[in-house]
Amino acid sequence: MYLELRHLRTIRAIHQAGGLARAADLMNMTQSALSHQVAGLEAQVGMELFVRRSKPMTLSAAGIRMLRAAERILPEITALEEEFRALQAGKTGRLHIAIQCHACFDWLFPVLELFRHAWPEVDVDIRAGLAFDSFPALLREEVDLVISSNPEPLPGITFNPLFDYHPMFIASSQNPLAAKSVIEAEDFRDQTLITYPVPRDKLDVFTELLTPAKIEPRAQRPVELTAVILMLVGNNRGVAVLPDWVLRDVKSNADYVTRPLGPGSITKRLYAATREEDAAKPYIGHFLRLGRSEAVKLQRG
Amino acid sequence: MYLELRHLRTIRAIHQAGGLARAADLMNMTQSALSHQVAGLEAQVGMELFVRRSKPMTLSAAGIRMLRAAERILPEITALEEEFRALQAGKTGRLHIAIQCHACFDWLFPVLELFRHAWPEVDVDIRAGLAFDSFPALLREEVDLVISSNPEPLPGITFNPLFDYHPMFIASSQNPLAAKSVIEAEDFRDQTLITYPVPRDKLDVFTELLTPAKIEPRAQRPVELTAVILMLVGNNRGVAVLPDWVLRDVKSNADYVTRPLGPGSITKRLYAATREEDAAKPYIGHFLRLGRSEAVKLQRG
DNA sequence: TGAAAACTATGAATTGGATTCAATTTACGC
DNA sequence: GCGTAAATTGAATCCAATTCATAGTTTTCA
Repeated sequence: MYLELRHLRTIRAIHQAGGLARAADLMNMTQSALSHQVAGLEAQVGMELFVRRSKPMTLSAAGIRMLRAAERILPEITALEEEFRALQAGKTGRLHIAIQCHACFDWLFPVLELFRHAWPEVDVDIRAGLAFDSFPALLREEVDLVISSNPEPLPGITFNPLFDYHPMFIASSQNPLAAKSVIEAEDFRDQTLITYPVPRDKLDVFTELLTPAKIEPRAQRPVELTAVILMLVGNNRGVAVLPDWVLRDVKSNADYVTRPLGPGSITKRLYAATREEDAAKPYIGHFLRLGRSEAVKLQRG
Repeated sequence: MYLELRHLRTIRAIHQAGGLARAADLMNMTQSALSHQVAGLEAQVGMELFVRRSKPMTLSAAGIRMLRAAERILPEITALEEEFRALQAGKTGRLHIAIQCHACFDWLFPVLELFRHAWPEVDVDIRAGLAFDSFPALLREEVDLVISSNPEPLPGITFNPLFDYHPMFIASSQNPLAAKSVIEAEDFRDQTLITYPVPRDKLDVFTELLTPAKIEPRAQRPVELTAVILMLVGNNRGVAVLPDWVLRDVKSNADYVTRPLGPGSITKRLYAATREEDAAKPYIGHFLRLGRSEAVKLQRG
């Protein structure tokens, strides 16, 4: 038995129209075509679906069962088609975001909160866990946007700048380095460096400072959550380097000192990477605008 | 956009098999066919459903949406097909019963109770409200069985005898007629006759007695429920004629008298009318057997 | 790195199922 | 009964889905 939607549509049409002839009109076919189709369907299911004793033919008991199924299933198909029409019109879609920088949560959440209200039909999600595999995942459409500060020239991917930030050094005010006004690579030699648990080439402190200077901290301790990092730093269990806007809350806290990295000041830029073909989607553009304006608010504190 | 189940099956198969080539195997088609089909479907919905960048091609964001729909809808189709397979095997079906005689409830309920346990997959229902239109309804497959004591020779309909019964006269023991041992047509002249609210040609008291004798009761009062009829009779608000097995409970009640109708004793036969093509269905046969044996129990009291 | 293997795309040819056409049968209303 | 509307039937037709043959990818593995 090989049912097709055509069959269900036919059943429903004949029932609605109250007869084969009317139904044929309704479906823009000859009534002969419908007759053949019904005959074929009845052969498939092995029983009569219609009663022919009376003239506008009506559904049999078995036919009614199939009608019930049709009336349940066909609206689902219609909904699916409607969904795709909306998808084409750009009102709906998916925005699954991968973040390479753990600190970005702080900035991302308020952005998404705004976004969700503006685009309730768009399916939003944050995917941690693919911190480094994220560009291939973007191409495979496992995610639709990657927050990254390490743009790589990749075919099919656009990097949209979001905002600039400064990686800042933070330590306990008890730490000897608190005496210095600018922190340089050398200063890390006898420090425990607390970082997010990601490869070094995704960590600003290494890419911008330690790796070029070929300097190794005394120890490196991977910690998942920003709040925990700050707690450990506050207890002088280590030092860290974080984006300036993450540190806005602790800047005024006497337990901590924040210092620029030197010798020259370091500036990094955060990007939202998207597939080129998604650039046209209206909600993608809106997300980028929201992201930029939210960053301004954050940096004002 | 004109979706067909074929498309949903394809989407699902490609996802399950993890690629076009495997899916083609799975569906017993060439991989070329699937490629064409997917291309056609994508043209229909106006967007890419698969990502081709990586080699075993995978679903795109839009493709995943369609997959979700497929995974919801296809099982419903399978269930429908399964239902029809069972229907063909005769394990399932429909038994909607029309009753011409109101009194039959008493007999029918216990029968249906037994039946339901034996054939849980059969959809059982009692349809009152088409007391006279019931044979056309049977032919139109609005019902599948009609309980009737008035067989008419109709093409396509079989009358299966169930059991014989005697229409019995019942009155209050206060009623003057209680003195008579046999009730004849004449006796109704100055009585209020309580009957079910159906045409006279469906009422035994008329078809068998009053109409042939051209006698009219003083008044006729239609009442829906058997219990109410008995109550009214008990209060001597009228007399009634009911099947003997309905009266088994009140026979031993001193408030009532029951009498045979005369001059000769009247015997009627109850039939279950079915469509000829349904005769082969196993559950129909079983219902008839149950009905007959239940009648025996009823008449024993 | 290069070659084989695996996978998908494409165009032309083919097939088969769905549709139409034309003619016939069947039911219903007057 | 007769005319009309409705459904069936079989042959012819058409179109869309499939196959065949081939080419163009990407991946894998030596």
